[in-house]
Amino acid sequence: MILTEKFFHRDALDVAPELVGKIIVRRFEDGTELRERIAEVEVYRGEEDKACHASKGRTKRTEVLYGESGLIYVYLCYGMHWLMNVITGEKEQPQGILIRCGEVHNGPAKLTKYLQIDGSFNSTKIYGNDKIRIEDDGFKPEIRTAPRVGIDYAGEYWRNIKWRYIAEKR
DNA sequence: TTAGTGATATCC
DNA sequence: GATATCACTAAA
Repeated sequence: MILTEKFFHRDALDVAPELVGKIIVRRFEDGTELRERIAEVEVYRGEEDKACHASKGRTKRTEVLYGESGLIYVYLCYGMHWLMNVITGEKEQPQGILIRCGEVHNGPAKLTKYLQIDGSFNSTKIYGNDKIRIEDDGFKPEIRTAPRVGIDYAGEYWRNIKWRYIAEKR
């Protein structure tokens, strides 16, 4: 089953634990497909979240975060790494879920590199196109939570909040 | 632990 | 126009 707007049109904190275990499918023009199961995600939610890019308000860069659910937010980090988020929740409400790693490729930039996702995907939809989609094959991993990574600048509260969702290994 | 890398935001 | 910052990775 392919996930559409309905799946993402809920609060990021409700979507995130369900997104873990789903499969990203990347389709190329020659018909080949790459598949990778999502093993870890992080929630960035609201202007009050100091770690969220939208915490500094609405700008050209963060505009997509305020957009409709099911959009992809891709941005370049440290000049060489593309990071991929999926937008969730209501329009005008900045929230997104960072795809942090897959079962095979650990690390958000490794995943986008493998799936060949770059800035051209920014502000496009994760459903209803022939390049990228997310599938549900019914697999439901056990989830544990942990603080988010790489946001030491966000202050003690936001640094420690457990908005990282990880598929438990067995 | 540190270098590499460039878009973005924020300050002149 | 200039500068500081950054949701990372690979190499050492």
